[in-house]
Amino acid sequence: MNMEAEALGAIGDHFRRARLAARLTQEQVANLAGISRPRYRDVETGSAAARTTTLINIARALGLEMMLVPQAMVPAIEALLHPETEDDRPAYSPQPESDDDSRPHR
Amino acid sequence: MNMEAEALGAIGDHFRRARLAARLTQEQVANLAGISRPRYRDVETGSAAARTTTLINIARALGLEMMLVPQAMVPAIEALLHPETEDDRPAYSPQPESDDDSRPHR
DNA sequence: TGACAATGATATGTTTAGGCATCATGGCCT
DNA sequence: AGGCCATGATGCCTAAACATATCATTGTCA
Repeated sequence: MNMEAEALGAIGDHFRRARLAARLTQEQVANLAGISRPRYRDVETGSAAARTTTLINIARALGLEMMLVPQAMVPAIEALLHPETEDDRPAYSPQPESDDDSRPHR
Repeated sequence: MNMEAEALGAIGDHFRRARLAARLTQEQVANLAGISRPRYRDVETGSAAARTTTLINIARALGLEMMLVPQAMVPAIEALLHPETEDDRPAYSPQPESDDDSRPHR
């Protein structure tokens, strides 16, 4: 349950870097995303888990897009995003995730 | 404000396809993601906007990963994901998004 | 035919994202 | 010094994401 906080913090950091790179204030991004400044601040500091629609709106305000991709494709996409850097986790990147569970699988 | 509903529906469809491909029931995915079945159903049908943490948990339960990527990179990533299919929107894919606004940009 | 599994759907209650208003702090001006 | 701007951080309130329980529908299989 605490690994979720890490994910939120990573996303917040990502947003913050994108915002500063775009030279926007928290208030401007909040307005673009249709939320209040205090709320956007909570998202950026990782102290709140925004709704999916809000996440998408913030991302787009910052020139980003939210995507769902197969875990196996993540490394290839990472390589595409930052060409010659070797290891550079995108923050909210996946844990190995030991996915064992009850699967009757029919 | 209604374009958000489309995005949610697209995400829900994406989840549903991934779930069926993995031969999992709604209840199994819900358990893996740590939410109730009725809630997962709402997400899958696009009638509810899950929180960011929940979105990540569901995605991982289905072998997917949530990523935030520059909008300019989306086409390249799409091409990477489905090699020779030509048009196949990932559902929540971006609107052209006329991003004009007040930017004092100092 | 009945039993079971999966999904759709509804109702009630709790938790939290979200808005709005407000104040404090720190930096940068002229 | 004072004033402005961006950010951090409260408080109270509403809306919506959650849980839990329950019932109906559909399909499959013995």
